[in-house]
Amino acid sequence: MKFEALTIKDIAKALGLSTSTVSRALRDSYEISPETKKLVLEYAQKNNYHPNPIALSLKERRSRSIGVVVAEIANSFFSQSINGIESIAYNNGYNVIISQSRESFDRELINLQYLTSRSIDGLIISVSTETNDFSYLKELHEKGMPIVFFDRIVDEIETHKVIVDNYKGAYEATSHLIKNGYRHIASVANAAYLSIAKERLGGYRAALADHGLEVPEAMIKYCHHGGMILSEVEEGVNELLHADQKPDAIFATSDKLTTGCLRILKARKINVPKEMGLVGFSNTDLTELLDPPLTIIKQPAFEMGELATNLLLQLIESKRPVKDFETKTLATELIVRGSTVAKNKFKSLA
Amino acid sequence: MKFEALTIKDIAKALGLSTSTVSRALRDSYEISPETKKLVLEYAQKNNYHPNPIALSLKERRSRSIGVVVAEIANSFFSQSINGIESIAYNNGYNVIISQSRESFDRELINLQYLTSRSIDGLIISVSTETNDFSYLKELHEKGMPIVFFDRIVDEIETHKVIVDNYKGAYEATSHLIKNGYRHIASVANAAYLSIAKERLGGYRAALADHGLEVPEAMIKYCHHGGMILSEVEEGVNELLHADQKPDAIFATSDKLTTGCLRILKARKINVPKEMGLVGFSNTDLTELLDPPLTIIKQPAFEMGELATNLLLQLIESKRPVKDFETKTLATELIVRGSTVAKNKFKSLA
DNA sequence: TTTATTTACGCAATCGTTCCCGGTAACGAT
DNA sequence: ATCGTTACCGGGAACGATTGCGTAAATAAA
Repeated sequence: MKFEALTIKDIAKALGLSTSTVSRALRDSYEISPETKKLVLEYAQKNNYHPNPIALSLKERRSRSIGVVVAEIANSFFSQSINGIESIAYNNGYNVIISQSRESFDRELINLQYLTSRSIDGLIISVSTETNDFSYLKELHEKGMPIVFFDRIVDEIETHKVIVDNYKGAYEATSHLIKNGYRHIASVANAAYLSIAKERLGGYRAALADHGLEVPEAMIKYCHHGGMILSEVEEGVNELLHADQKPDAIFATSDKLTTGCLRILKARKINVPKEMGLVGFSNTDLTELLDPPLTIIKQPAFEMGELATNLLLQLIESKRPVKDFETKTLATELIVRGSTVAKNKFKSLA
Repeated sequence: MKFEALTIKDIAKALGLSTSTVSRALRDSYEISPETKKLVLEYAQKNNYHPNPIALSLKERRSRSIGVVVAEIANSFFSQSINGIESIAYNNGYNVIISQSRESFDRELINLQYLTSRSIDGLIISVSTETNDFSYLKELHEKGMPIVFFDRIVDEIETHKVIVDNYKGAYEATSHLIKNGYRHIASVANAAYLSIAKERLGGYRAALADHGLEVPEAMIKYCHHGGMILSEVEEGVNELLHADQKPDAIFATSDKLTTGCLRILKARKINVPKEMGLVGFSNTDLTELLDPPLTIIKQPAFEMGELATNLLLQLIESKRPVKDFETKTLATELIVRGSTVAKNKFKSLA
């Protein structure tokens, strides 16, 4: 059971040296003679010595681990982001502790407390769709915890942030719908206070306005659980379908909402794209195999994860408090597929 | 930057007590008077004291963290399993360090070494599709590291294991194909030495044999990267399509392979299910929205993760070396959808 | 030869916590 | 008055590693 590891003390005893000498020999200090070094190094090698990371952490007052909080890992965008995060973290000798908020503020708070109690060196977070109270994060930040936000950021907290150009992505997607003949474009969105919702709806509204279409505020359905609960999406779509002016297309602001809409529409036997166009943010690599293949706005999730981690490590390893924070904005990609191209119905209108 | 936490020493100094007394008061020891306890507890509460987990780990020689190795987290089966793992681990005060092999033996080895160097208390692993050298795992196991295998297990190492009845799942799926009129059933499988491949192909072969069909060994295509590289699947499917006896259905043995086959077949404009039936193991919740909706064999991933973690914690926290190991086998679920039902073509034949 | 300098190593403190030893009162029993 | 208990608390070692400082011996400079 015990799994007794070799310690520096064991080596010292075996070789008749002091622990300090062994430690210094292993770190290749100049004060140790080449012969002693060789002796120690060979012994360590042969007996497979590895420094105890916990003892090191205690001594150096750092755990070499970073905390990550996302909505859920079973979500392509986040799992891809995590891939990026891990690749950088591991290369720098950090390990990653992942936790999921499942779009719940309470769970996010619990996870945050858990992570900090595990003494992480830094935090990468994309807040839950429910989160509009940032006091805990603020407190953490003020206490000196290095934090990097990505995707769903918090404007009020000044630190590094990594996002995509949500406004532009949404603008392009909405414009695309309009160009394809759709005129009554609804939106199924996350909670209104969420950064991505604000930005994406901003692009959506601007595109409509720029094309001379009115912005139908009643046609924006907010899902406070971000699609985690399908019934919420169902309700939203239902209301849209029974509105006075039934929409002919939907713009969904996140992965779960996009596929959620498709699910509901198919259950209602509503033809996409003929009766209803559908475009949304998504990173699922199955979207092209769906029926119909989905037009999506894709985020460079992996790169975002990499970038966020690099920024975080920079923060962690900086000697003096960082004051100069930056917000990195990457580009989205609009991938046009069948769900927004209703040739027969709209070709003449366009 | 520093994030100075309150220590037991600080409390001792502030209250004019010794560290031992404070420690004991916090742990509610009988040797401390109620008044002192109250004093300490209140001070700790008010100043938000939290024991330093790293110091505890060093003292107790346990990190309260467990390592998890899977092929990739951006895979529904694994992300669902991880959800199960985390739910149990967190409830027991353990944190989870996840790493991905990406179906590569080398990466798996590196991750394993990394995890053990981070002094994890135990390991939950589903080996990569490339792994057929278990010496490192064996060594780890012999040194006393608690290990639980799930999904892709290693027969030669005696410890707890959590799997599904792969044989039965494959048998049912294949039988289902036969019942629906398919007669020339090929298989796209993982590497032959992988436990799940062996078991699933076993069920596949048995079903064919039991229905008086010959087992076409040439029609089993092995993908050593488990679908991580699409070209590999493409090659396999290609060979099947150009075989003397072209198959009329494919049984795929894992998530990536199942969707990979669909991807290739669609690219080749082969009609599923009419020209080619398709069934496979998968846990993606998008399968019903695919074109065509996929018939799948689903695993209780979340439960498997929960179970594996409970077994691991049992192993970790057991006082004496455990000798009685068990293999838990859960049931799969066959979900029939459009990809295996070619009414027009086969109804008459069946 | 004496002194200064270098070389090579050990001692002990430190990180935060627990816990094995003690130790000191107070009190009752002898 | 002496002893044994009990209740309560502190000292200090330990967990594994690093590191400032001290110091012996060896060498160089005077």
